[in-house]
Amino acid sequence: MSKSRIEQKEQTRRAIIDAAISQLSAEQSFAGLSLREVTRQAGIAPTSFYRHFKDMEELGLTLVDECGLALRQIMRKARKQFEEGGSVIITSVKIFMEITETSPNIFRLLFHERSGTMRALRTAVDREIQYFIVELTDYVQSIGYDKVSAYAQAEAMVAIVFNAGAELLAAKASQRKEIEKRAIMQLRYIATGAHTLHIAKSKI
Amino acid sequence: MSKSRIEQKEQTRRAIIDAAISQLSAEQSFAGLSLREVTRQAGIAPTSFYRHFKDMEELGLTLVDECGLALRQIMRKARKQFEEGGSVIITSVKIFMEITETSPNIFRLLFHERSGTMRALRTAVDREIQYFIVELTDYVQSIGYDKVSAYAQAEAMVAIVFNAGAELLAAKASQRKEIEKRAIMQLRYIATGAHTLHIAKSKI
DNA sequence: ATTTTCAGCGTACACTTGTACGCACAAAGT
DNA sequence: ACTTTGTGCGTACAAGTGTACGCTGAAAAT
Repeated sequence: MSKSRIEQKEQTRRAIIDAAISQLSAEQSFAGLSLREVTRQAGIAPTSFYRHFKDMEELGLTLVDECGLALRQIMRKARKQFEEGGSVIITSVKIFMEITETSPNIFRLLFHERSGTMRALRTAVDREIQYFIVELTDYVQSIGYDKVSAYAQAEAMVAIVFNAGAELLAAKASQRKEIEKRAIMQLRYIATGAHTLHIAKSKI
Repeated sequence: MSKSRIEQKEQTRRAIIDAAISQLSAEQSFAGLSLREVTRQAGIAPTSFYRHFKDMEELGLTLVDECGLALRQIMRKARKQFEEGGSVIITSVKIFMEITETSPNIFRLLFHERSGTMRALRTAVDREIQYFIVELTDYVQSIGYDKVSAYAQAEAMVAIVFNAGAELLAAKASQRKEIEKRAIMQLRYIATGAHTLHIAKSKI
């Protein structure tokens, strides 16, 4: 019944992480968390925090990693669904919407810290988003676009999707469908716009 | 030589506002400001703060208003330049770039607080952005698009421009031109995409 | 069986924070 | 000339912060 030491340690480590995530909200960004409050909710003494993390920043980086993991799982899911013959645009958006419902706090972290105050977190978030963009760029390039155009498209699309995601976090359930529709429409604009300009260019 | 009372009051009020703005940076969002530090820099006693603002939130709203003013001046400038025969896309982007260089801190406020922790600030920022979107929607609608499509285009464009703006804040001078070019390209995608789809739709 | 390791605790300290209260003193109002 | 008004100041306090230090007790290593 008793746990081994490493099991025990991992358990309270998770308790800290979970406490931190649960305290994130629209009203509290990571920078607003306090070590004491996190440890209080995790059920340990404030000073015990240091047995697991050097400081709050290190915890923050761990959280961002966690988000990155979630994001990459989404991406894999999207790619799978796409290879089975779905539209890239629609599946991507739908899956993105899904997570904002499922675990809004993890998602919020990404939003807050992208323009947040801690440099390490900002760059970490940027890296995750960049991962997204690069992945999409590769795909677009494989369809026949040049690198520059592909990147522009990918970046624009990610910006649109994230923008929609931010709207979703604040929206009521009744507005959700509408936001989703609009995001899809916007992505279509970009895709067909790039297509049209591509055709026009190759005609010359 | 001595100032009238209202002049004096306005002067220290500005000192507070300026101190607050100057303390905003990539490393410190508004929520991270402390009343004491602001007053310290403004050169007044902490408690004197209350002679001008009910609390920090009220100061925050004042700052957002200040940003809104700046934004609207930009918009007017863009409209003017556009009526003299410039491209909407290019002039808008250029002017937007201009301000991120001129007064990055004011602009940063918009970014941080859009996904910030204080609800009042968030809604205030949203209102300013919405103003932008509506203005653009009207224009797009006047070209012959229906309301829904016009709004989708406008929102997408604003998202792109703001995204570029955020990139600019972190970018070195050497990358600036590239970011600007890309943003313009992305806006073009949206515009021609909407156009192409519009044509296709009306043919049916 | 003995020793080592180390997660977790409690105490303690030095800070910073917001703000309540009352006084001073110059400008505005009479 | 006298009174009112109100900005600004200094003091004071309670609450919250991060973290240094030394101890405990059980698991792991010997």
